[in-house]
Amino acid sequence: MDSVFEIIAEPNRRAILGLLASSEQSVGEIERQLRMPQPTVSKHLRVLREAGFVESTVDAQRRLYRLRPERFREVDDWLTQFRRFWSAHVDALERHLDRMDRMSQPKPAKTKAKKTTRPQPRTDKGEKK
Amino acid sequence: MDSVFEIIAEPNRRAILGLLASSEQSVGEIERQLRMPQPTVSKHLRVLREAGFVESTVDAQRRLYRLRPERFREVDDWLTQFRRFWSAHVDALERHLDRMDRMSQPKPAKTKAKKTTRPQPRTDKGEKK
DNA sequence: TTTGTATATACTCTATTAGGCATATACGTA
DNA sequence: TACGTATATGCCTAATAGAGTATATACAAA
Repeated sequence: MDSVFEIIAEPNRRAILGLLASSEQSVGEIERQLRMPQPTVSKHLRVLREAGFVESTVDAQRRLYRLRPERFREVDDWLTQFRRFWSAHVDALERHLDRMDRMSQPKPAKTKAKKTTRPQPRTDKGEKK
Repeated sequence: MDSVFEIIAEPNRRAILGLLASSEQSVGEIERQLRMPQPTVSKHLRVLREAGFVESTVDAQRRLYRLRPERFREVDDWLTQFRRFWSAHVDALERHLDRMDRMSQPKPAKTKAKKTTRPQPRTDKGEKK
């Protein structure tokens, strides 16, 4: 179980990540909020930690877990090749944009994209349902 | 195996989706390009089809498969809650933007985002590594 | 030191899944 | 009709992951 995708395929792990998205949490806090047996939480946290999704620091007997951003990017990068298919590109873009804007520093000049070879639009040659 | 994430967790399925991202393909074409036994391809296509990632139309004995965008969005939507953690927001945004721009119709006026309640930044209270 | 709390880990069991192979089905063509 | 091609499906097996339970470890407080 190594790929980013396998890691986030597990629902409990996504739940944990979701929790950590709001703020860092100890194992016990996760355990209680998600009503999950402690060993289950610890095991999933181990997977997440080894996969680079979270990191932990020690606080007495407790371990405080928080998110690390990098791996999420990989998912986003993978999605990139499919964004062209979303019907309401612009809407999606705007949502994305606005969301980011909430935290943006004054934006540097917009670097214009180097035109990528565009895969030809489907020919639909044989289409006869 | 129902969730979007479980579907894309399988490497061969991601490979198939990747292929279809460039253009629609028949089962045989996928089989050859990915050097994958035909039953394997068909089975994965079935999973992808039933999950709504692809759709097919009949062309004589062949089946032509192509992407459907909707499910990919779900992944993107899930990612949303984590975007705030990406360090170089703006860069990511710009890349996203430029990529989309390649196909955008003249853009409608930018709708400004309704400010969402922002989860308080991590307090780092117990931090003592 | 003993006890309690917080977390990690080892072990076992079970369910799920992907692959391989054989075969069925559908369509076209001779 | 018989045959070839394209695709789907059924059956079996092996591998793996997650849950449950028990236990180990680390720290703190009495």
